[in-house]
Amino acid sequence: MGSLNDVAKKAGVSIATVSRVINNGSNVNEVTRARVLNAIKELRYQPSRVAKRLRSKSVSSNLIGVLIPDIQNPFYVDVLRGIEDVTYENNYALIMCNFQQDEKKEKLYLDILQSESIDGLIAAPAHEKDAKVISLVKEGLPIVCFDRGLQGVDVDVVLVNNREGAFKAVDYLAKAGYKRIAAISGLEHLPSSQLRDKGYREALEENGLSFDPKLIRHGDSKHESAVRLCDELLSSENPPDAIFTGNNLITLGALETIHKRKLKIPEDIAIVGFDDMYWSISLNPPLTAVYQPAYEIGRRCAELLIQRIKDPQRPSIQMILNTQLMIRSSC
Amino acid sequence: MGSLNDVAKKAGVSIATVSRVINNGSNVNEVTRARVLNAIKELRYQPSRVAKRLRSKSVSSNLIGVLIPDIQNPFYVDVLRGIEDVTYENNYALIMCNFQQDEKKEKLYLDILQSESIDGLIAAPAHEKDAKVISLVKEGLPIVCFDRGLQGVDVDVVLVNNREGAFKAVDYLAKAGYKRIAAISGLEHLPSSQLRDKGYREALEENGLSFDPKLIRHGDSKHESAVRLCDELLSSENPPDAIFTGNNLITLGALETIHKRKLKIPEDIAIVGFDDMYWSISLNPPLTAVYQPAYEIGRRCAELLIQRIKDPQRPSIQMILNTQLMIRSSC
DNA sequence: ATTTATTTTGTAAACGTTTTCATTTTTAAC
DNA sequence: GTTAAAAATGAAAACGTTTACAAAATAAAT
Repeated sequence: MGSLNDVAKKAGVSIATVSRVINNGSNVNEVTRARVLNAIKELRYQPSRVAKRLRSKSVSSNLIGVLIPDIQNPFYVDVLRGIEDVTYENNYALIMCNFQQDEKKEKLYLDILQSESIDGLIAAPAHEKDAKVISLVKEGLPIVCFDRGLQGVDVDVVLVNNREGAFKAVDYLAKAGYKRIAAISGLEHLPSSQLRDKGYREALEENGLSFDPKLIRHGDSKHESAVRLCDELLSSENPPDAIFTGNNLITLGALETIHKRKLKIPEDIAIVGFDDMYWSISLNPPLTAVYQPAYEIGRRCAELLIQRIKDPQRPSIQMILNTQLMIRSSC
Repeated sequence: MGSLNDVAKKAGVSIATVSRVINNGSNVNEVTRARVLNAIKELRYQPSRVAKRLRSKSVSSNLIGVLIPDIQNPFYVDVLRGIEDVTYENNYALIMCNFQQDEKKEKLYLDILQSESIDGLIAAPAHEKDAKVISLVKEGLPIVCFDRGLQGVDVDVVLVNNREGAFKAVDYLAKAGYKRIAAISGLEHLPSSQLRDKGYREALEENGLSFDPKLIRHGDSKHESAVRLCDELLSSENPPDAIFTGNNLITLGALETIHKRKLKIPEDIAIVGFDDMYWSISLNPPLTAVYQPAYEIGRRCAELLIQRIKDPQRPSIQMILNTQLMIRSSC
């Protein structure tokens, strides 16, 4: 890989001139510019982003980090797609870290990101008191959080109306006549889980159904635990007639259990899930689900972050997007 | 962020000594080491990976790139997970680029990766003659390809037995008595598509079924085109009684069309897909599919790459993993 | 107590940029 | 043909590391 120096030699000018040609282009003679441009082309020169970033932080080094809890969850993938489209348009490179809901891994990745001198970070932190992310905010790194906020610090956040989304789902179940509505929820410490739980309880109340603590179970937000929890629910002495599942992986886990038991949906057991997928229609049966505008969330995050990188002082924003209940035939 | 210099000052030693403490640790007095370690802790010092990488390429800078054609395809996500687990174990950071089957985007990302001085690259190139990837190989960047090879260069490749996988699927359909077996295939120029097509044709032949060019359609390997192509197939004057779909997104697209038309699977139309998903059992009906060991592919790629980074001279390897037909009830 | 070997430490260059400042060249003004 | 102003260029420092080499301090050997 050639360097500025090589180009400079080839063009018979100093590296400063080459740098000027590449960057602003101000104050450089047309004929030398042509010579330099030519040398660049001949050597197929590409500036080193590493050197650039070392020399002057956040001046066109254009690197932003993304921290994601679970890359196998299509929701986060869609968010990522949204982020990516915006960063691509704006000429940022992306370094993506997936911590698999593992806090140790998260810490490591954050250290790496910091050490890579990223210009900014889009993150769904492990939880609201995530010390490392909070300290990064305090150190002045531009950050946008999504899916989960951060306690006690001033930071941009993009969220979905979790409570309302869950409410709509469970309310729909209740109005459809289901009496014993269970919930398989995600990691209990996550704000999103808590809010979805809240929506669940409010919908029960609203419809005059009593809350039975035995009917709500908390797992790790992933497929396997949902398989097990659904099994427990269905095995209990007084099983539910409907289940509200806290995210898409949980939904798939619950479906797996239901199908293994050869139960009919919705006759034997109804189900509504948080998180819609474009192939929900191809599930057995077509799934009724709460749609979160994941791609949109990603776009918004990226936009907010780029704004903040450009203007670190601008007041922080909390953005709440709405969900939508996609009614199909699983209840 | 503190630098070596800050630590050195605080500990009252030179930066060289600090560097020694951090890295090899050889030849440094116990008491100074303690002093330095202390200063590091107090200042919460973190070495800059950027500076490190600039100074000495591929010496513990530990950054590898991953180039993926479609992050929304669960297959690639699973591969990514495999890669990630190995790189995490080996202390590499990952920079992931998703080019969405867009060659322009791919080129840009490859330039960025090169410019970020990555130590190595794991890629599923846009096609076999991918000029940019080939030139990177020639420049000596350690590379491992998966899903698709590279024409005319010596490079490590991890593949799946595509021909055989497709053969097994279509053979199963034929043996089950289906006579007009269609195929919805992916991008025609991709080696994986070509090999799957080949398996499809061989299985027809093997079972004495004639090949009808009208029954094989090529799309862009994604969901939307499959919706359309499946529709075309089903609308044709002499429609198929079974469909073999070339990857998981195509399968989901085809299922969408079939369900929209309220056709019964497998009575009205049977279907077997390439790519299994853990929730295939929850589809309507439970899907018969060709399983590719995606996670394993990822792990292998990462292992091969790390080996190559350590030993650039070692002869290149082509690794072919086997597929497995998961029989459920869609045919 | 001197010499020699060994361990420990420091100095300075290098990686590839950007950018300030000084210098040279060109242009304009008289 | 001077001089002043403007434009173009270059030299060098800086970013934060690693590392070759030199130097100093310590230990060992005589």
